[in-house]
Parts: sequence; structure tokens; C-alpha cells
Amino acid sequence: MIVKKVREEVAEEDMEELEVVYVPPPPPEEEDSIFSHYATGINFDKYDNILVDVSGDNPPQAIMTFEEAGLCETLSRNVSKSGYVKPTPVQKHGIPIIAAGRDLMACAQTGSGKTAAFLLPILQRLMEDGVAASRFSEVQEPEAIIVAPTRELINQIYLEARKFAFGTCVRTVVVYGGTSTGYTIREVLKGCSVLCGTPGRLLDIIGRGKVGLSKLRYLVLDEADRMLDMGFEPDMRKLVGSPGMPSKEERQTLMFSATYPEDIQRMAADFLKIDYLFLAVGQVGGACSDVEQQVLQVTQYSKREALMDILKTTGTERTMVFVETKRKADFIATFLCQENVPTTSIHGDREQREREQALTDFRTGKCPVLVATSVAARGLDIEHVQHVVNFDLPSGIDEYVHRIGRTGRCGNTGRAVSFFDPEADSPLARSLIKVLSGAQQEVPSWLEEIAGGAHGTTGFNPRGRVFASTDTRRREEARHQVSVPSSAADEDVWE
DNA sequence: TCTCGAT
Repeated sequence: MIVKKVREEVAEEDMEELEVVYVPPPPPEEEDSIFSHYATGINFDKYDNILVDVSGDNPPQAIMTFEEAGLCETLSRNVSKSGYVKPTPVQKHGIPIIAAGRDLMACAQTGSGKTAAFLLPILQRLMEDGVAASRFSEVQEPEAIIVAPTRELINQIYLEARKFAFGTCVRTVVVYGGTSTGYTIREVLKGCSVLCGTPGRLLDIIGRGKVGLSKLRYLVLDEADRMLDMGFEPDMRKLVGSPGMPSKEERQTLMFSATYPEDIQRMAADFLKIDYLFLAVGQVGGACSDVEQQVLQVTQYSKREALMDILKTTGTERTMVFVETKRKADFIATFLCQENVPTTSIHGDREQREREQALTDFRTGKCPVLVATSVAARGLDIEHVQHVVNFDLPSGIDEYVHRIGRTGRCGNTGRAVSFFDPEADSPLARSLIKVLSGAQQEVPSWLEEIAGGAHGTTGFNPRGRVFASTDTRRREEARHQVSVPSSAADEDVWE
């Protein structure tokens, strides 16, 4: 029996030939609930005087307003209902690049609107032709796949996509581990245009043949440097090598992150067309200057006392406390609860339900303190996070930039306090100083001294990038010539 | 070490 799913009117002759299942448009939802997610007022002043650098051949012209993005009526309405008034730099440049069908590697500071920068043009293109073209397929196969490194982050992207696609016939599905396999398979089998997922579960359902890839046009790697680092690279290679996956020539590949180490940039080129564009807003790997950064010198044994001192002043303000291991997350969370600080925690050893409950309790303010491992370091957009505490500093500076980026989002201000234990953290000193000074923050003299004696830097290279060009020779040169000065950019635009 | 499939 052939079953066809139809969203709109069907020609009479088709009706006779086939058993037709009418698929209604997405069920009416409470608009208020869907648009209340992460609705933040955006302060655009912070985006003045940010250097935007587009490298590569013939980049399309930037847009200055959302009207110029040419979004359909429904999308425009959803954009303004979400509180977006004016595009941020990564949106001004990224949207036309994606709309023009170009591959893109984009670096922009934490909290600067990267998610909308790729969702809007993709949804618009799907509205224009994608969804309509595959309307009569047996099961709707995804036209866009979006991957992210953690479950909570991909769920957040999914909710954003749902918000923008509200009232359209674009169906979005999210898949990730820790949830019922049966349920995700049933959801996927209903078909979708946009499929969001974490690598493990995505490969799982693709491997089981539950998702066809023949319609795929867009592949998005959010937190791309993380998706291509040691931990995830094998999964990403499996994904692009999956049976039926269009080659990089046949699909459009988009990468977004706030940090982008150069070795990863070079490797990322394997996934991108040769003429991809590179978009950098501000310093690649730089911290957002709306976050006030402090570094305190501590010892392993004075950390808990120092934490209590901070929490005495923060009261009910939301505070994220990052630690290095899952065990320590439990330990510190338990400690804080014993000290009568309402605390919850999130890390990879907790049940998925507990993880999501923890985020909810933190978001609502039931628990104003969230103890987390790096699972919560990237991408999460939680309103009103005023403080980030690095109880333990991460081993790499990029992770530091992402962690402190949980505050100071969308033009709001925030504060980050980091406990620096010279015994453990000296290798980070140099790169930490670069990030501090890059964001116009005070550098403690004791930290300078430690950096003077320490040898290693943990790979921070402002504005480092690899040129994108149709001229292969030029790109080969660029591969060897790391850290190109910004004046060498094809086009520099002062906002 | 930390994420990422369940088994």
C-alpha cells in the first residue's frame, strides 16, 4: 500500500490512485509559551565598532535590516514576535551568504545571535522550494540537519527553530540520547524538514535506516570547532560518510562557533566547498567584552571558602559554577546544599530527566546556583545569568571563553570570577592574559608574573584564520601562513 | 576530563 502524506490540496486523479493520508499543519500551540522562550531585549550599542571580516571570493552584500533578508510574512512576524528588531553583525553578513547558497564558516562572540543567523535563511529557503518540492514524497526526508555537541544545546536550537517556523508547514524534529529510542524513531518516521540532533543518536537512527538523506541540502555544525575536535571528529566523518549523504559539493555546509583554533579550521575545510566564505565578527576566540572578568589567586583548599564569599553577595542572582569533573560537580553541589544555598547540578552522569529538571530549576530561579561540568559550557542561552564562577579553570582557553559567555548575552552585562590555582593552572596563564586584555579587562600583576615564568600557551591566536578562495594555490599558501593580519582581508567593514 | 548510543 502506498501512503502519501499531503499538507495541502491534492489533485483529483491522485486521490483516486492512492490512499491519501491528510497531514494537518502543526497543531495549534499556545503562541505565548513558544515565544516566551529566551525572549530577550537586545542592546545593539555593543555591536558598534566591531570589525567584521569576510574572506573569500565575491561575498554577497550584507543586509542592514531584517526586511532586506526577504523573509516571508510568517517568518518575519515570528522574528519580530521573538523580540528581534535589528540584525546583529553575524546575522547581517551570514544571512545573505547562506541565502546565496554559499558554504560558510562563521565566528562570532558568544551571545551574538549565531543560531538565528543560520535558522532564518534555511527556513526561508525551505519555505520557498524545499518543503513544497518534497510534499508528495512518501515520508518527508530532512532537508536540513543541525548537529550540536550536547543534548540541552540541540534542544534549545530545536525550540528556536520551532519558534521561527511557527505557523509554517516546516516540521522540525529533535533527536538525542537519554530519551526513549522508540519515541524518537516514531517521531522521525513521521518525517520532517529540519532534523536537529546530537551525533550519537543521529548516527544511531541513520544507521538503522530510519532517516533518508536523499533530500538533504543543508548541514549545520553548531559549535563547529567542538564537533571537529578529537572527541567528535570520528562521528562527524561517519555522518558525512553515511550512505546517501550528499557530498560536500551537493550540499550546503555551515559552521558556527565563537572559537576556532587554526588546526581545526584547516581540518574543517574537508567538510566545506573550496570556495567557502569565512566570516569573523571581532576577534576569533575572543571573549565578549560585556562580561567583567576577574581572576582570583587561590589554592585547592581555599576554593570553597572563596565560593561561599561570592555566593554571599550574589543572593538570588543566577550563578553558574563550573568544575572540571562530574564527581566534583556532585561534591560541590552537595556542599552548597549543606550550606543552605539552593543548588542544582548538571553533568553527563545524571539522568537526562535530572539534567533537564536542573536547567528548569535554574531558569525559573528555584535554584539560583547551578553547578556544572563543561556540558553546560557552550551555547546555552539562559536569561538573567549574572555570574559565572570557574571553580576549576578548564584546560583549554576556548572552553573558558565559552563558559564565561553564558553571561553577558545579547548586550546584557555579566561577571565571571575564575579561581586560579598556580599549582594547576599555570599553563593557562598566557592565553588567559590574552583573552583578558583582548576584552579590555584588567590583568592582575601576579598573573603576569606566573605567565612570565610559564612556558606553554594553550593555543590562542587572535584573528587567526584560513583564507577561503577558489584559487587553490592561494589557499595552500594560507595554510602555511597562519595568523593573517586583518588588514590583508579581502574586505573589512566597520559597522 | 568532558561530551557523544544503548547494550
